[in-house]
Amino acid sequence: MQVTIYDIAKMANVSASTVSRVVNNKANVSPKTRARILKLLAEHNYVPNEAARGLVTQSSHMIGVLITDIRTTQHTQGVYYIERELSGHGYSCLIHNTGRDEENWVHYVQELSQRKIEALILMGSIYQSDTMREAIQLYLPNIPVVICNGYFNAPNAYGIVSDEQTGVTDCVALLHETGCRRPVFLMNQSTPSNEQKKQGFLAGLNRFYPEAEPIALEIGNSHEDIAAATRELMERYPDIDGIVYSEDDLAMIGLRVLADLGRRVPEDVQVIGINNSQFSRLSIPTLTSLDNMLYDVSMTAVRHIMALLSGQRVSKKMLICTEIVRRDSTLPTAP
Amino acid sequence: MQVTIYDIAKMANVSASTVSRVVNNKANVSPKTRARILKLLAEHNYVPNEAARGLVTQSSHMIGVLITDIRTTQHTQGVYYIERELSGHGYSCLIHNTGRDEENWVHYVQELSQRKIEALILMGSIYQSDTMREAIQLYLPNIPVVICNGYFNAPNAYGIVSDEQTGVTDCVALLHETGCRRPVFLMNQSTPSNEQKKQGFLAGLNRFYPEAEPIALEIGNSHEDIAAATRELMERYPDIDGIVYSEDDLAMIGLRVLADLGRRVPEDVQVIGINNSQFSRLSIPTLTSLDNMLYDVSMTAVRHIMALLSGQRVSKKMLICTEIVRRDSTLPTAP
DNA sequence: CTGAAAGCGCTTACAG
DNA sequence: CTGAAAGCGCTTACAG
Repeated sequence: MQVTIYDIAKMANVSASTVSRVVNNKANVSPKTRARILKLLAEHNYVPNEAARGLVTQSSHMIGVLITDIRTTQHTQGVYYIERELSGHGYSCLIHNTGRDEENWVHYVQELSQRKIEALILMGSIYQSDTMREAIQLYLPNIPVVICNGYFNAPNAYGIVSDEQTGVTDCVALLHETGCRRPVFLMNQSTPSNEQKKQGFLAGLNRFYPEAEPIALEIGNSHEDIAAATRELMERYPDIDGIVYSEDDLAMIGLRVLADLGRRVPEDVQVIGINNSQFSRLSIPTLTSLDNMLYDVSMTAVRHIMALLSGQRVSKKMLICTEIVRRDSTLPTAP
Repeated sequence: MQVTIYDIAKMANVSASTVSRVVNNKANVSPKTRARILKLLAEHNYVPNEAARGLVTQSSHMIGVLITDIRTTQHTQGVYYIERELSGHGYSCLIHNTGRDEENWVHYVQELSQRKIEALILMGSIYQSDTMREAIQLYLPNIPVVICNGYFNAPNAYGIVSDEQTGVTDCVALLHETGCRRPVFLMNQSTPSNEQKKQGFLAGLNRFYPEAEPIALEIGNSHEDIAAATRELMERYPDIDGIVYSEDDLAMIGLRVLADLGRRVPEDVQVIGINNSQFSRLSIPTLTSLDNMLYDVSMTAVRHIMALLSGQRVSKKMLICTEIVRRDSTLPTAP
């Protein structure tokens, strides 16, 4: 069906070895035969079979990417940059949405192992789990595994982590500076990343609001859950005047609810999100957000992989600093 | 390095053929030897090499997905559903962000051809182009190619198209019903899909506003371009009281600009977006949007592929009806 | 029920 | 500069 190296060899009256040499642009082929073969190759639209090639060279030029849900705003971007970058280096990405259910993860790791991927990228702190670590040790013990925003201890694992904990403490400091009396923290699901943010919030409270009753809640993932939780919270504690949400997406929903409740942002309630997503510029009012540098995390992941694949060493764990981007959902600092 | 079928065969004192039979769960193996081999397989964490397997079975179980930019809100979702569904059927996705520049597309098609993908999904009307059609005919003439929201005529090409043209005409009808005097249409880039929307808008104008000066503009892709275009338009034609944006994302920016200009939505200006994205529920006010059924388009694409791969026939081109979801950015219909 | 053999499409020493 | 041969890890008739 497909034209092979042997077909071309026959037409050119040479051996397959010679054709292989010109396909791979190697030396030791006379200019005339090279030209003749090149012409044939082009005429017949020859395309080498990567599977066959990989079988002998023991390389697939494929890299696995695991993500719970590519629709998650902060991860879509990461996947985009990773794919573009890797593609530029001649690699293809095998991307799987694994869901949050750990049971299913092993299946995907095994599947990627069958395909002989050369490296694995895990997108999200959620993969910082024993299930995943064990699956890796079982099925992919010999290739580099890079975790974006997470880390676990395995000989072939590397972590690049955004320092969200310190970042959220900084958010509390900002609220304090701008006159907020009673800040709270609302997060969707419990992931290692969200727990870090929560710790950062509690540390901030401890430092700037030593006598405050700490309120840090897990409020679910659906639009309805988040809206309801915000509404109930504001009704129960009407004096709340600062909310840090674990993600911009939640904060967007929060802004809507506050508008519906007639609470002005930032005059009555200040709001801070996390991710510095594109939507933080679009909300009304625009959203102050903690930039957790996910772009840098992704890019570093790619750089690590390229380095490891070429035999270099890279640090096992790396921490990237965050930065608050101030917009209209928080008050200016008192002079 | 990796344990092969031959290693297992040696340990079990059988031939590779027999091991292959139990790996593939085929008949003609005595229960005792099967059990013995199964045990060995498990103990050694045997994982078959898909490349080797594919080489002989002439199948890769991989499907290519081409998209200009996975971050585009309406496409992220499509990719998500496609990957999940295909994965459930035992296929892996090779996803590439090709960018909008046609020159680079051929490269990706060739790359996918090397990997011997069994089908190709093109996400977005932009691929409805001669460049792509020719690349397909050259490098992938024998596998099913399904275009989401586009179509071109090739023996192996199938299109699933959202009837956005009629949908936008319906949007104009809605504006007419709700008392809008002067509607305009703003789109970002010129893609076949956007041109269809524009045609739908012009048809609507022609029908409901026969004497209106038709204003349908291409206003660029960046946040700044879109904001500036909306601002200038409102200053130049202050009597505009209805805007249809080619995507919800643009409409979100539009809402911000209108708020900044002190124009009330929907009282002063009605706004309609397209895609019915998650953000249409989050904006202030919530956004009336044309649901172009991209979920159905994606799902149909997968179903088509599965059908074609199992030898069934499917229609070459399919049209899916759209639906307006009314929210707070348009006025209620006068009784 | 089992194994020897050929072959999928390629690359890579090795010999000439 | 060129080709014959072996081998990558698997499956699949075929013979027994």
